[in-house]
Amino acid sequence: MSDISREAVDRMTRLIGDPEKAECKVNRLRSLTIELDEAELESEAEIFRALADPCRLKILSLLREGELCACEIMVGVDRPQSSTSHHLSILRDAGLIKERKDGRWSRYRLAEGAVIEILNLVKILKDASVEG
Amino acid sequence: MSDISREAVDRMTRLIGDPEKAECKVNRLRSLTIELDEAELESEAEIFRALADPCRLKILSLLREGELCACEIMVGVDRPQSSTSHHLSILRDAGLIKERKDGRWSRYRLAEGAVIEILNLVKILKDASVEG
DNA sequence: CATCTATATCCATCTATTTCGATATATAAG
DNA sequence: CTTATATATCGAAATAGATGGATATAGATG
Repeated sequence: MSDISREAVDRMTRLIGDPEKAECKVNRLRSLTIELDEAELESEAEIFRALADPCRLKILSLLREGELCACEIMVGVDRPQSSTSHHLSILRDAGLIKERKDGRWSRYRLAEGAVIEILNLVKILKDASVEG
Repeated sequence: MSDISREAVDRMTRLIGDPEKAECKVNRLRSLTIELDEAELESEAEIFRALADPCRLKILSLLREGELCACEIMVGVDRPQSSTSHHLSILRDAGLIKERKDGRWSRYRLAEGAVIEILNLVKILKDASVEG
């Protein structure tokens, strides 16, 4: 049992009163997160990390137009070539965009699936939290 | 006109041939991102940054149970108090959770709206990209 | 007012990420 | 084989983020 766990039971006992119920509550709270797969959480976090950059959001927005090559994207986002390439690799590794090699060009497009829906939902969430 | 812009027109000219059409294409690509509001992109990125951490994803998962105080959340995620508090403030500032002061307790709950839907969509996206 | 306790903030350290020039790789073409 | 060009990768500096112990704040209670 970790130090935090020991402290946890103390805290819960103070909060609830009955030490037995307290330990029960600690166990219930713990079980909620212990069920979660760490690797799965990490790969979900990776997707959000990929989305957590204004330049990469710009790239995704550009790709709503359809497939573009790296060089066109570089123009669209107005960044140096190496930066653009780096951002593209992060989006690709996270599974948000797909790459297709075509001669000396790398052509990128949005991954099938939920990418656009996520972007739309975040817009909704943001607007709601600005109002509230 | 920035260095990148100048280089951009050169690149597009090589890509397309006709310099006039090239400049036109550069302008069209640029217009797609210039329309985007930098501040808006930044606040969307902030939401994604807040989601981009396994511990914070755990917290959101815990809060699907309903309102919890900081001390219960600390137990659930098994982290020191200062870390937990820090993560909570990031989620709060991003508008993903709401805080309610109740005596010496701070009680947190999921913000109304799209939080859960976003988490669900990311799960779908992740599963799709694992298959593909 | 003194004490207890839940939470927030401070601070220093560590680690991860961004940035972009320079360089490498790879494809096309002469 | 040489040159040109699209893209990726490297490397080093700058910035941002996480972590957790120590301390401050603030409400509750005696």
